Amino acid sequence: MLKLPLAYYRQEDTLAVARDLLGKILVSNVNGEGICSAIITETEAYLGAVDKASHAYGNRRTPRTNTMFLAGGVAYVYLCYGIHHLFNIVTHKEGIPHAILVRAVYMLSGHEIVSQRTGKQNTQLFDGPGKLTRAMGITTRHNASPLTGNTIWLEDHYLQPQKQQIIITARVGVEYAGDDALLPYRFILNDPQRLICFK
DNA sequence: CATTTGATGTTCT
DNA sequence: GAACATCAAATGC
Repeated sequence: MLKLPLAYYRQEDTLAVARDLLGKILVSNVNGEGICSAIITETEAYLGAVDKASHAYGNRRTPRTNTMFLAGGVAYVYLCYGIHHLFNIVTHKEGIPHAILVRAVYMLSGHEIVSQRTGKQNTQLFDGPGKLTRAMGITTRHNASPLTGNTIWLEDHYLQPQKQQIIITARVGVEYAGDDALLPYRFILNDPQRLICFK
């Protein structure tokens, strides 16, 4: 039940962090609506300046991408297709615009409030980056907010994925990125309910 | 089933 | 004015 410390997010191997995030716990308590928590089951790494799929490709600085240049440990939330709030975790040190998109979660607690937010009865799996933000109450209001506070944060419950539970593929929806669209930067965790707890 | 389409708003050219 | 790290509902087999 350890809240991930700032040092975790400031690691410089963003691909390794994206893989390591599988099995970590995403927790939110927004607007005092109550706590909900979920296992992270899918991530995508975006490697900033050298990654054509990244908003910050070529170190592009705009009002939006500024968040990615902050030091690791903050949220990068932006609106996609006018409807969906997408939640990213900023990594690496200040000035290096790396980020990790969270694409799917497996809900552990807070089913009641999640059911209210989404209008669904089945609140176990949220596969899709726009779905999980809706379930957890994350919006662009949380852009640039720290992941070490008491609104949105991550915890380590010592759930260790087996190697065969992890699938690595190309990223989704980034065809515009040319050859970089083929890079194996997407990490998927199978059978999250079968994770074994070390410790 | 698979495929298409409509919703929707912010950013950047 | 086009593009966009998407989703759910509608349409076409």
